[in-house]
Formats: sequence, C-alpha cells, structure tokens
Amino acid sequence: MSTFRTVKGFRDFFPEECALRNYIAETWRVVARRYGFVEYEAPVVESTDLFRKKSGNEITAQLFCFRDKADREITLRPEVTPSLARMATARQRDFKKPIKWFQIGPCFRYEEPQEGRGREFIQFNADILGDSGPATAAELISLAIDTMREFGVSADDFIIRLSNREIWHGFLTEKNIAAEHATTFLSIIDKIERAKPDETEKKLVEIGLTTAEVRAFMASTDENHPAFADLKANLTARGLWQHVRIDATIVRGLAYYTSVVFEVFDLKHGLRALAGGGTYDKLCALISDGNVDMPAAGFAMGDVVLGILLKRTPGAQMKLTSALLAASSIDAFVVIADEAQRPHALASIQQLRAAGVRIDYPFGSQKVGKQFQAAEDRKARFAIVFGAEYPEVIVKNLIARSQTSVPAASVVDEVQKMLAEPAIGPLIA
RNA sequence: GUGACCGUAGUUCAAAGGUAGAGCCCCAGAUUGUGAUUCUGGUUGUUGCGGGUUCGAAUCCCGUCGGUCACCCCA
Repeated sequence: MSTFRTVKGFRDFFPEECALRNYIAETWRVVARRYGFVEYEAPVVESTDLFRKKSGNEITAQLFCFRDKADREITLRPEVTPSLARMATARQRDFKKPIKWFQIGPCFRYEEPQEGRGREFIQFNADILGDSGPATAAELISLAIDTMREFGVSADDFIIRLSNREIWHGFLTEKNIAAEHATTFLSIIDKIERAKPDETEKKLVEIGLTTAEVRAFMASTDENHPAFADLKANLTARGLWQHVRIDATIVRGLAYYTSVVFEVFDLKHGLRALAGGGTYDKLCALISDGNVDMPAAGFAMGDVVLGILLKRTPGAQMKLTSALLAASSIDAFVVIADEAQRPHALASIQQLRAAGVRIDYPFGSQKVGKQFQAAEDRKARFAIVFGAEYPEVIVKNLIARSQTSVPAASVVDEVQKMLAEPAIGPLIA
C-alpha cells in the first residue's frame, strides 16, 4: 500500500477513467461545434475577488482558495462564468454578436466529497453573449438536450426543469412585498421541497406571506404562463418541448441569474443535477464596472454525475462501451514466432504505424501461445505472424479466426484493406 | 464547516480480545508456431496512520487521515 494518496476530493484517472473522461469531453465538443459554438479556455486560477464579489454566497462558501508566495489571494476556479465575463467584456468589440463560446476544463469547489461530488470536476460551459431573450435561452436548452441525446440518454431518462425568476418577482410585486426580501424569498422557494413545512411557513410569515399563497401560485404556474410562451414556441418548433417541465422551485443559488433558469435532472436514479444554467444579463456590466453592458446566458454540465448516469443508462452504455474499447484497443498485434525475423518484423511495424495502423508487439522472446493471448488481451482485430515463412507473413483475423498468407512487402496494403472492412462480431471498435 | 457509519493483500471480502485467511487479478510452468477450459507453483499486508487499555488488540478507547451518507447546495 502506498504511503501517498490522492488529496481529499481529487481523483486519479487510470486508463479506463481517462477514456471515459475523454469520451465525455469529445462528445461535448462535437455537439457544441454542431451548434456553432467555438472553444475558448480561461485560467484555472483567478483572483479570489472575482468570485467573492460576483458569484454569491453559495459559491464563496466553498472556494478553494489560498495565498501565493507574494501573498496574493488566489482561488482555483469554482466555475468559469466570471472568467468568461471578464474575457468577453475586455475585448467585446473584437467579436461579432452574438458571441457563442464553449469551454471544457476542470473546476474546484471545497466541499465534503461524496458520490457524484468531488472537489475537482470537469465542466462543460456553453454561453451566448450579446443577445438576450427567448431565442438565446432556447438555443442553450436545445444544446443541453441534444448533448444528453448524443450520449444516448433519452427523454425517458432525463428532464429539463425550467423556470424564470421574473415570475417570482412578479408574484412579490403582486403581494406588495418589499424588493429587499427577494433574495430571502428565492432561497425559501429553493428549499421548499426539502425543508420542514412549519419552518417554511415561519420564514414566509416573517416577510408577510403564507405557504398556502406560495403553493397556490406554484400550482397556477404551468407551461402556459406568458413568461414561457416564446421559449415554448421555439422549442416546440424544434420538436424538443417534451424534454421540458416547468418547475417553479428552480431558482438556482448563483446570485447573477436574472430571468430564465433551468437544470437538467435524471429521471430514474435520483442523482444530483447534471447541468444548470440561465440568463445573467447584469454580470458583464458588474464585472466591467459598467463599461460593457452585455446580456448573456449559459449553462454548465459536469462530468461526474453524467459519468454515473451513462454507466447506469442502457441506451448510453453501448456508445460508452464502444468508446472505451476504441480507446484501449489496437488494430493488429505482431507475433514474432521466430526471433531471427525480429528485424523484419520491426521494419513492417514501422511501416504499418506510419500508415496509421495501431500496432503492438512483444519486446522480447515469447512463446507463440503467449503472444496470441497478448493479442487477445489487447483486443486486436488482427495478428500478423513473422516466422519461418518469411518473406511471407500470416495475417490472422482474430474475430473470424481465419488466416491468410501475404508477402511482407505488401502487408501494409493488405492490412489496411482488411481494416476497412466492417468487423464481424461484437468487437466493433 | 457540523453530525452518523465505515477503513484488513492490487481488488472483493473473511477472521467478533488468543499465531491474519480465501476468491479474483498478476507472474511462471504443464503447452518448443495459434487465442478457450483445466491443472500446478509463486509474489503481496507494521490490519489507513498515531497513541492508550490489556498478559495479549484487526477486534475495545482517544486522536488523526481517508471513504460513504446527511446538512448545505448543486456540476
């Protein structure tokens, strides 16, 4: 047993986990580009003030922060939206609007780790800046839905919970509640399904409301509420509205959200949120001290809960298994049956690799049976045997268990031809 | 940051105050040019770490670190 362990809340990526991480990131990237988003990246560390002042209490309580050697207050980013706002406002005139950017990278939050929740996670961020309104939110929600579907997660497996903070502000106005209570009130709504009813009632009464009033308003807030009309029309036109459910209890903890807010949840396993986002029309102005007043919206999806869901969702497992196999398998294993042929084998290996064929082979003398076992273990499609027949070599299809003899001089062409044919059997890489 | 439960070989788990074990994995051989199965042999632990109680501690107590869960809230 090693004396050293990973730091609390951090994880090792052994090859299998690394393949999963890469599969998730690559899928995010492919779908985001399909939507016309371009990739950017921000620093992993930022001045602590950037988050302390802009993100709100929920995030600042779990900042992974420290002082550097020059005594500067530094924070490992808990999210990238403030960095994005800083970057976008700093050079906003360089980019045509709307700006559609995405980012994939690690984020850090100092909290108690448990399943689906570590201190380090990889996040996919998609944001649209310089354009506000239902079309922007619809584009982002659509991207979130298609991302889930690309993983093989279907409408039976996940739901978008959608709300709009403005409907609650309208409710407070209607009830003549002072605006200063808005933050407290939203916090109560956020917890209304988790907190004890009598405590909720007590808190509501303190600001001049009752649970009954709030419940009645929630019950009357459905997809026909005017606040969702444009969004509904847009997503219905795309054929995606069935993925959306109005849920007035979604308000989100981050302070900067202004109107539309949404979260992505799985439907079958009771996991934590897969993704969340909304519009944040005032953040750019805040970050730039009022110099750039640019509306914006975006969402973030994490890799940890998503990874758990993919492993548990039948529809997603096949794509996942295929991706993991592709990451660990090779095209052909070279069997050196006669050590005297090793130089010839190395020459062919070099040519095959130059042609892009994924090749492995034994470093030292090994029995042929062992070498075929190694080929099997490496999930190779073919074994290429260099032995007494040289300059002929034997190419064996390890799935079909058939073999042919080809001249060593043409092995590259022959193997490429065979690789181009569809693999028979379950080992489709 | 607070509370609850847990921590034994690479891994999954036994051993309930009396000498730390098994399956799997890994390595080698049976098998000197073909993948399975089977069989044989082999490597591995200051029982997370540090104290304490005891003739004796994996086992009981305290602390600490880590994991899981709840609070919190979400990626």
